[in-house]
Amino acid sequence: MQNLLPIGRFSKMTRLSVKALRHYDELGLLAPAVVDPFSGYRYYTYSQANRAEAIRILRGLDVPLEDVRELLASEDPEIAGKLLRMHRGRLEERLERDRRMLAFIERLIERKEGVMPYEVQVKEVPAQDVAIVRRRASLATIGKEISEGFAELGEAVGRAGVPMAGPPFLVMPEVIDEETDGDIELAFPLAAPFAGAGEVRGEHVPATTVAWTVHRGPYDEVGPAYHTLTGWIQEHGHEIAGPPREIYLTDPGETPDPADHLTEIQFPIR
Amino acid sequence: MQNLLPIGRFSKMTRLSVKALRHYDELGLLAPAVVDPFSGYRYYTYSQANRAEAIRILRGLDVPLEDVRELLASEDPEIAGKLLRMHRGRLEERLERDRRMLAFIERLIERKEGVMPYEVQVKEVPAQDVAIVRRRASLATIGKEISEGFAELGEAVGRAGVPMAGPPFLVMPEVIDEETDGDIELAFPLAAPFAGAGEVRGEHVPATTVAWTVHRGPYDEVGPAYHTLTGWIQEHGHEIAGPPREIYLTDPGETPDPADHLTEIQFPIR
DNA sequence: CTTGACCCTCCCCCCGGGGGAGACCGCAGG
DNA sequence: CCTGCGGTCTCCCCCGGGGGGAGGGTCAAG
Repeated sequence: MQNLLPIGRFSKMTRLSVKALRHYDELGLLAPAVVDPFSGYRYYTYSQANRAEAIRILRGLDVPLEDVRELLASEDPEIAGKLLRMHRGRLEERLERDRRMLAFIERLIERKEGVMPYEVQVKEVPAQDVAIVRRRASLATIGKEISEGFAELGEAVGRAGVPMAGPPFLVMPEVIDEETDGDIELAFPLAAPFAGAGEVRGEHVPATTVAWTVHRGPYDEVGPAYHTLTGWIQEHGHEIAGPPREIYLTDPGETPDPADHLTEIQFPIR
Repeated sequence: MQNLLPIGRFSKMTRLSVKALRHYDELGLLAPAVVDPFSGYRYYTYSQANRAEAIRILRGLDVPLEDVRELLASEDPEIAGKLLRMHRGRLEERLERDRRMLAFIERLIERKEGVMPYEVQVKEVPAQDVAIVRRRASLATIGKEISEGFAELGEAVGRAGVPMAGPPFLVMPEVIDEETDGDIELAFPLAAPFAGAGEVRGEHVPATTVAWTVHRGPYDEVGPAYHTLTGWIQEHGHEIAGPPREIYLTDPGETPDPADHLTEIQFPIR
């Protein structure tokens, strides 16, 4: 029974691959007790197997090698605990993310039509009286701005006693993306002209020709509807003649399930 | 409003990074509609944004690019569904694995002593009468072999009416690892000599000097105890003089929690 | 014409090793 | 002493999905 193990035997003992052991040597994470200076052969002692075992267990938990090094170097169980808790945090995040992805993919499988078949049509939107409020929004705050804006509109229009003449809509004159925020306009179609009040102004919107389609489902999956419309417009030789509108056909109060929400998207065209 | 978008604007529209878009082009997954042959500039159409969006969503679900390609290429929703279900399987596996790792790391955090401080001692084990049965086991079957073997021993010894004189133990004369199986010997210490019956033989085991330690916890975490022992023996100038023994100090029937199981490990030394 | 914002290709990098080529090394048997 | 043969060495490329940056061309507006 020799007291030094070549890498192959040590590999079997510790159930770490030879490649992994050489890698750990290179990183200085688990250097062999002896390296023959002539042949370069690595030789390990039995007592190194514990460290190897610890590495194997931690790697089995997906702890990064850098953390493994620190964990094994830290005498203080305080520090080790902190590192482990940090890793627990990482695992929990991944778990949560995987759960969300799983739920999402279930939905994708459920409604098999992976890409929704949007039907694009052209129509005339008649002129109408509207109440409009303008707000500045970023991608992060847009949801809040929309609901606040509609509340403000409802209040102003209600006080003025002007009846509504259709579902509320939104006009997006500027592109809003990750890093640029922009103005949005929220509007209520009205049965009669509205004078305006505070931030809310009344306006008469002229008739326009639009290309439109309807998106059924949660609002944050509305992207493809936009792309389909802009693509359709381009391919059919039209030209975009103004900012797009979103018309919220369903009232979230009446239709609580986001999967049944209907949003009409319109692009004015020439 | 031009009908062709350079890569930067397309990137913002689709929320895919420029690097990613170039990568997808290279893979033929999303080739720009036009590439200027002189400048090499990539230009995309609006209608390509839908495909880009689909890619972004699928990548957000960690679907490999190869699968994304097939998913988008497959006209048949049957095939797409199969691919999605396959990916769901992958996600479920990862979820399960993460759950197990999380549970494990909770245990590691709980008992802070990340590496158990094994105390190694030397003692004389007196000669004793034992009943022994030999079995062949691989790493996969060893658990079953052990419990079956002990049942066989118990039956034989019980029929012979010889009282037991200590906790049962195991002798491991051969190294058993992933790909090699080997023999194990299961033994009951007895208060009197035993004649043997069937596969079970009686034996008188001579006294030996052993280095020993006790492992507290689940049996499959016993590895470090072995490594500590072999390392200790080597470092203290002793030599291993025979196959190691495991003595099962706790009865799993009485102590159901694996965390409280006690296993003594002995190595005969010279 | 200049400037600044875009865009190009090419190369290296991340992580944790796996696979393999081509060349030594060590130990056993004849 | 030679010959195998299996173990081991270094070196290099590979995986996925891009990110970071160098060095240089291009586009559009003032």
